[in-house]
Amino acid sequence: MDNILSEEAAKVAPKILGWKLIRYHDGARLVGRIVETEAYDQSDAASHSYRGVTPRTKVMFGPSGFAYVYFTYGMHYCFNVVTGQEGHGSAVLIRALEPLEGIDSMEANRGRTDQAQLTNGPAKLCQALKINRDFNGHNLSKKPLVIAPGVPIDKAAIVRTTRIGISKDSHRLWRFYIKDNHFVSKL
DNA sequence: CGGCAGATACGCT
DNA sequence: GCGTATCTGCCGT
Repeated sequence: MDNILSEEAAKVAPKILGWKLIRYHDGARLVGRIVETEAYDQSDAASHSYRGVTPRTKVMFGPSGFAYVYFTYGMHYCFNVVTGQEGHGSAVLIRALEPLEGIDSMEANRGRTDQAQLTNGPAKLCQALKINRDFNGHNLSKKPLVIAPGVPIDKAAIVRTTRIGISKDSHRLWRFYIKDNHFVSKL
């Protein structure tokens, strides 16, 4: 899997659809299947790494397979998987999960029970899995937060579109999601 | 159900 | 200061 994550973000993003994110918390195991991703690269003005290394962005320039978690809009966390070679600033934003295990805990963490709204957005899934800034720089091959390969998604079942919520370089087709999946954040 | 405003901290100019 | 890789509730249709 390290081979895959060390590729460029735009290649990694579709490949990790179907992979699992596993969170161990309070004796529970919370598992979600990755159903929506976006690529960000230092060559792209929409990326935090575009301006180079800063205290915030330095993990994006580190080795692949680590977590880049940032805080935004004064109240939300977003979770990324660092990709590419060390020294190159890139990552894949995980935008949505399909809840598989520990759904009760996710509901408690989110403070709501409608399953379709549990993890269908980058900040929502962080809330559901209790991912916060403490996970910035965390090695994703270790508990309590692990990313694991799953069943690869057939290319014909992957939709490629523009990214959400950005104003620069918004023409790039760097958002990927599993076609017809019920837990994608937005069509 | 679609559109919009408000919440609210922080990194960077 | 300003803009933000967002979410929610509230409004009108």
